[in-house]
Amino acid sequence: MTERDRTGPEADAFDLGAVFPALADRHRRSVMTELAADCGDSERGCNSFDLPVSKQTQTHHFRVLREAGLIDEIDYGNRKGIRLRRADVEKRFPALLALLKAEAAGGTAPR
Amino acid sequence: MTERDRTGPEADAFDLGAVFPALADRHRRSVMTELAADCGDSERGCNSFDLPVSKQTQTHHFRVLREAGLIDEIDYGNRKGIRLRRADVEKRFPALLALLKAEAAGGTAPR
DNA sequence: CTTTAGGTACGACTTGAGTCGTACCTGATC
DNA sequence: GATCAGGTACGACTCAAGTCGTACCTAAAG
Repeated sequence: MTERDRTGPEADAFDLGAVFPALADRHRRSVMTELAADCGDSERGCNSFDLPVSKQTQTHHFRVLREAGLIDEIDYGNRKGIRLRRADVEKRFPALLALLKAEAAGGTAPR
Repeated sequence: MTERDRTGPEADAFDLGAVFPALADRHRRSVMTELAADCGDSERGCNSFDLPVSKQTQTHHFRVLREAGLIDEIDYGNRKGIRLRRADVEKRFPALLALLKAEAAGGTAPR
């Protein structure tokens, strides 16, 4: 169960009860917006998102995103990689990523 | 501004920063799921949703949905009608309603 | 006019989520 | 081995959000 926890739930186990709360937070949504905009599923470092919170809080946010099934966290021990689960997300919620990209483009003033 | 407040924001003023938190709540999402499933934009009564909360709380939830631009509240004085803003929502978030319908169909166990 | 049902306004309570401080772990570098 | 940077675990704090109690408003029915 340890390895599976690191990679999040299966694609068919996605639950809107987890996805919507995950995307309700401003910081997590900004992470997903960035990931959605990067068309290559390139792996990114945790601190490449420039979140204005402490690293403990970042750990918390990335965990929420992982448990919602939106990202994978690749553990290198003293380093961590973040990768969008684009295929799974697109399969389950076809327009979700487009939605997030629209936010970045539309520029609706962030509260 | 009074009448506009009753009918929610314009379609182009939709903000994901309001939509996602609105749908993060279990009760509000169940309301939206029911509305999405009803293909005719029929007006529904407030208590036709059978929410397990007091009427004060229902007032609160419907307000949040209205302020997010997802529904209209028609005020009859001592009675109130709820109507999904299907056209506006579809225009801005094409697959959002399909997403909610999927939750009802997929039957992902509600927490 | 009185009563009644549905809805709202305001305020208070309570739970949950976001946040950080401290301590500890891991792997790389010296 | 010692040091250091990145990440995690645990706990505590704080604030927002969901909830309800009381009081008041509105329109319809008697």
